[in-house]
Amino acid sequence: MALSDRKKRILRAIVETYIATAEPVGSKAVAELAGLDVSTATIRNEMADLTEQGFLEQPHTSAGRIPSAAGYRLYVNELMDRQQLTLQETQRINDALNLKMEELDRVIDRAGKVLSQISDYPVFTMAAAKERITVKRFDLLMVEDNAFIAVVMTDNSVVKNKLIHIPGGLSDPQLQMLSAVLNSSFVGLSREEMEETLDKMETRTAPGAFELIALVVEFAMEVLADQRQQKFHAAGITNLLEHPEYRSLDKAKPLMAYLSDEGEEHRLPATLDTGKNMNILIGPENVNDALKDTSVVMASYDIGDNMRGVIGVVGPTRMDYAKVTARLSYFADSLTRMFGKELPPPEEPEE
Amino acid sequence: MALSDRKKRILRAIVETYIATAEPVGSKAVAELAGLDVSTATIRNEMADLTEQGFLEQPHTSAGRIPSAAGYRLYVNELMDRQQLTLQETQRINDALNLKMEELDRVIDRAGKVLSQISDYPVFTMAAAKERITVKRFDLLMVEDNAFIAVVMTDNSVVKNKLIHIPGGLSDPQLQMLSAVLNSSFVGLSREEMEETLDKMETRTAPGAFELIALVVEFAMEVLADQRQQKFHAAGITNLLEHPEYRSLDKAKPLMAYLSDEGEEHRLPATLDTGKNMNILIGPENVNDALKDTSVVMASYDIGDNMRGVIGVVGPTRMDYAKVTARLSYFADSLTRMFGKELPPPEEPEE
DNA sequence: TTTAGCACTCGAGGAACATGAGTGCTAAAC
DNA sequence: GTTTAGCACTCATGTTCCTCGAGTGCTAAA
Repeated sequence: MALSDRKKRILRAIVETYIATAEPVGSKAVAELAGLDVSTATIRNEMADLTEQGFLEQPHTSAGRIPSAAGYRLYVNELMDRQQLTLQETQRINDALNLKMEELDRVIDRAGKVLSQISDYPVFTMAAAKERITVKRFDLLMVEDNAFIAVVMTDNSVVKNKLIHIPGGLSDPQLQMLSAVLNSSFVGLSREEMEETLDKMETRTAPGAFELIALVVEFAMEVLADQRQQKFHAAGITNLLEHPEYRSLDKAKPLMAYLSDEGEEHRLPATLDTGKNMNILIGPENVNDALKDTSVVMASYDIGDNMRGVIGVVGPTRMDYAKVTARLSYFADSLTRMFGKELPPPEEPEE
Repeated sequence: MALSDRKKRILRAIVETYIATAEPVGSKAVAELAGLDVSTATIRNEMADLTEQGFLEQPHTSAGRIPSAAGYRLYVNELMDRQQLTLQETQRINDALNLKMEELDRVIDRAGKVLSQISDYPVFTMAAAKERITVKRFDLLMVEDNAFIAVVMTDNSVVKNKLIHIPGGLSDPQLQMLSAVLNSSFVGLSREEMEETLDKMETRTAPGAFELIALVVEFAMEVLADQRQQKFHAAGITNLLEHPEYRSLDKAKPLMAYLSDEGEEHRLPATLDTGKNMNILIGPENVNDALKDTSVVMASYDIGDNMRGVIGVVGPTRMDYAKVTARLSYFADSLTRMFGKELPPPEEPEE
């Protein structure tokens, strides 16, 4: 399976020109670009070999060759140069991330948007919490006579609140009592445990009080559910239309639809808990049908200690892998760093 | 300018078949569909008149006619039947809205999604607050030693919070003091007034305390800004691709891009403070360039007493106006009703 | 092992042509 | 005066056929 150096150079030339032009590459073009001092005939022989070995494909008898999924895979694994980002680009990224730091969601959204702009492909983002999230504390604040604010803080430091109206009104001692019950019985419990506890409590608590408790606990459960759920978000979907493989709407539509329906639970393209923090899936390597003809380059990053996020670029198999991976890995590192973790200095790639 | 009854019937037949088929309508088709007992030749004469008066257009000499913007306008204003929604559809809408009632944003998003599904067009939503929003109260909750939660409630009953870390920690009395200052000096102020007050305060307050105050007030100002800003959101963008006028990517792209960039300040398609609560903009009537070839049907609804929202459907000028307006007006009414306002019973349209 | 030469394949692009839907006009019919 | 039938004309669409050329595989010579 080990390819000769010359074969590698040829393959690389083909992949790169195909990435650039989106058109099958013929022997003549390779002869010029690969920097080898051999004739087109020799190249043709080598190309025939590569085709036989499954690294190249012919759309039809007399067109040039295009890389197969295996060809891209080899390119990505062994042949590709790491690209450097320009100063301008790093600047752009940093700006986007530092800007206020605001809320987690918004930073991530913004990150997706910028990445999509500098990579020319759509970008999706996803954040997944660790398995077990619990509520760290409850706070209740009376407002006016007939409503209070319930503030729930989870152990991954997310704080959510809700305005709860109660027809009858509530006295201060009642409120404190409620707060005490919540903080003593529901702190440290997972969603499921909360549900159990609530059930048990129902029988041996005064009905009026129980309903109030249930109201707040249900809200807390929603918050936990919301945290655990993977939030899928996509940016720059229209970038897809820039690339010739999606000029035909029949191709573009399923993928766009897949990226668009943000709310739905997203069968995530691949495990995000593999050790590596950069992952490339080429065409058929994707499980999901909508992605069969596309490649996904994704990187994961840490959000504090308890959560992990994924940010990924979606594009045609003929994607500019070198460019994308460079930008993506810088992005992921920046995100991790900004969420508070120190990174080891990046290893220099040995060339 | 008053058209004969026959001309109206012909125009209506043309608009409706063109809406259904997306293809120029010829005299023969009209003769069959309009329910008039005249020959195609007569129809042709009438169609020639209508073309001259600007209600119809010819793509080229020997194709059928298509409605012009003026034609659609006439159709919408006078000719169109109001459609009834099926029981199933109202059911669907009600489900989508009632489901939990949760947060305002989420309900609206969900509404957009459902509307987009039942109308087959993309839908945008927008919410705009009234002019002056102020903070109604501040609450501060200590968590751990080095952080507290700031809870801000605005006078339109939106509650937001933020976790604020402070290196040194804060004693309980300090916290209460802070809370007192905030509630006495910053409640009832608009964003701009807050800024002023903060500036004045800077000179005559202890530096340490001032920074804390500034931290919270800045957050409150963000909340207010966020409220005032019109939030534009779109759903079902890929529905666009279902319609033949957007099969060509060059047509689809600008519009998709316009709908996609949610974050940006959106030059809103039209005033939402016109008295009417249903508004139809046909093709060139749109100010925005990206919408020049599309129609927008939008309805506004009230969110409580202080805010107003707009929900709109975007599609080709050949849009099924009858269907869309029916669904949209039901939607807008439902939204208004669900946000607490009693509606007068709908007037029966006199036919 | 490499190269030159050559016949072969096959898609892209273009010209020529037929088709047919739809039109406008005119003259006859009502 | 209005409606209708008839007819010539226009023009987008689809089809066929052809050429062109890039690229291939194979063979024989270097």
